Amino acid sequence: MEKLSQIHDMLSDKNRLRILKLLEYKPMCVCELTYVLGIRQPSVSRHLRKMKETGLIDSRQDGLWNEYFINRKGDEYTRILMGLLSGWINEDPVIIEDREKAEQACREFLCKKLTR
Amino acid sequence: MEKLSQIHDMLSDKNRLRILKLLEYKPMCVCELTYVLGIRQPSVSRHLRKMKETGLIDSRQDGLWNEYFINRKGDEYTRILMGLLSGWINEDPVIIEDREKAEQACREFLCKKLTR
DNA sequence: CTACTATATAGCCAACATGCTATACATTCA
DNA sequence: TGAATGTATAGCATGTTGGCTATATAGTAG
Repeated sequence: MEKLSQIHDMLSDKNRLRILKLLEYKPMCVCELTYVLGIRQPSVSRHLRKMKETGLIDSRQDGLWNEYFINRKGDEYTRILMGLLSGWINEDPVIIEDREKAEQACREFLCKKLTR
Repeated sequence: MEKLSQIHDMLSDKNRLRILKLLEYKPMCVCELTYVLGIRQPSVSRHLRKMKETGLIDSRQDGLWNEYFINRKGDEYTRILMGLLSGWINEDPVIIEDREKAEQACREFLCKKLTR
């Protein structure tokens, strides 16, 4: 029950939902996510840490960048709920706009400029 | 996104999960739920109100009693997530114990005695 | 090494959630 | 009608959350 409750908690925050819908689309680094979400970088980092701890996402270091991506090897709850999520809220205006912004987001230009 | 986030929020609280797993089993009134959960009646009532507002459950008046039950006519998110839930955490010790307690819970005897 | 920069962490604060008690409301029955 | 009783609501206290700023950490490049 604890685990299931934790996963639902992760999925109950709108910014975390936005992050997951973005990562569904492509792996992204912190500065790109920060740019798209429009909140401060430490807030993004904290969301990411929580979701990683809960097993929803994972990360891989790429030089200075830290790239986050959906964890496809999570437990059953996670895999099923994330699977459902991928078919949901794709028409939400916020999600659509986020993805458009993510298209433009090029980390080489973003960083140094927009995240601080 | 708002709605989905709300539903996940409802599913992220352990006492609400317990209530849902109990109602899955059979409709129950507030005093029975209060007895099984072991928290105070007003706390139970508030959980129930929230879940009803979100569309997860519904209620029907039965004399003095107010009987709550799973709402089978919710939106797509709700129906699917509740459907999944019914196959999950059935082996959880807390859920098993709750259901055993619910078996014994007879509202005619419970009320007057245990809820206040 | 030093400067730079992407990310993580620490710590603050305001909002919210959830337990509680006290009390109001609503229904039933003598 | 008035007492009893099941449930709802109001209001309080405490803990958690999620934003923020400031700062530490870690990797890269000159």
